[in-house]
Amino acid sequence: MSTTAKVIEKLSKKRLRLWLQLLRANRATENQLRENMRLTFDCTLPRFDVLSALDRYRDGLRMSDLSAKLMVSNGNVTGIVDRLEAEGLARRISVDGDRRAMRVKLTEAGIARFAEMAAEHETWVDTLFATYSAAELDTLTALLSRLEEDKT
Amino acid sequence: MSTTAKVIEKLSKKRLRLWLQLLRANRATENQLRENMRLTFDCTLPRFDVLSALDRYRDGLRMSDLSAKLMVSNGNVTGIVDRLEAEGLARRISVDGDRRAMRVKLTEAGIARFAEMAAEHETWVDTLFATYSAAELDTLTALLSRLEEDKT
DNA sequence: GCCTGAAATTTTATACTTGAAATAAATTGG
DNA sequence: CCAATTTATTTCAAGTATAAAATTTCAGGC
Repeated sequence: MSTTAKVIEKLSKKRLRLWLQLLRANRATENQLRENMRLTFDCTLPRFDVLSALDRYRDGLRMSDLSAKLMVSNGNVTGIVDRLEAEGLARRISVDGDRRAMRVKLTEAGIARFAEMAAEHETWVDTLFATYSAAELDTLTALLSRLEEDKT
Repeated sequence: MSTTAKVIEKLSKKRLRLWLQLLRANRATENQLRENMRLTFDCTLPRFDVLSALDRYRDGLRMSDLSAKLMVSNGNVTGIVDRLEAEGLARRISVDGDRRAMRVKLTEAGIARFAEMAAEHETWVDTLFATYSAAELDTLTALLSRLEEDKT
């Protein structure tokens, strides 16, 4: 085998190794956060994610904006918002000028509930990511941000 | 606010930012791979993950080893292995000496099928992670591996 | 041998997730 | 204007995921 081929093969292996490591890191973190969220607030991660997005956009978000931001399917968001509405944490408001669309907003209860959860959540993340220095955090964040581009 | 408090606050923000970025990177990658896997092989990611683990351990794996390696629940693996068995790609073999346990192995068809998928999968990963140099791949892998430790 | 507790797996209930189909409303080109 | 297309959302079926309960088996002490 040529030297060039060997280098390409090695790169390929490194890429695969990184992908598996990324998967493991994500799973380990999610598993911890899920358990904390369940035990402390009787809440799931998907619900927390939706609340988090809605908290950031207090004017509300269209269903499709929500699913785009969370990178999940439309049908998925429908179900989660249904449950959040049933819990009184969010509500759908019709958009005037477009009767197809729905704007989802946090209720007052939703805002308050999210505030409690976010505070605790931050301490959990602090613990889970305590291993990294400020410089390492920046490095990782910058490197990972390169993966978001559309490869279609 | 004191200088120390500000630094802590900043670190906390950086950690949160990293976690969100990690989540996005993982989701973007999984979404791409899922679509490729579905269109090319009519296969899901969880099935591919199980096949991958079984291919690595040709002697077979206990159900609980499988769920530990994949970092998912036992019940989850039961369902996926059920479907892989139905497709003729894997089979359960009773472990002699312990009638509670089951060893899951790839069938010949499973080995062959996985080989095809793995080859394509590698090219997809090559594309998705093409943005990184060898050094960056190593850096990222090393940094991410620190997240796996148990924080209980 | 029998009992107690631990271990391996499955089952169950509930929730999440996707892709595709369905619905309904807006937009556009002729 | 109006048929055709596109857009926003929901519905649906199938699959994935968890936590907790249930089964079955094992292992140790008595």
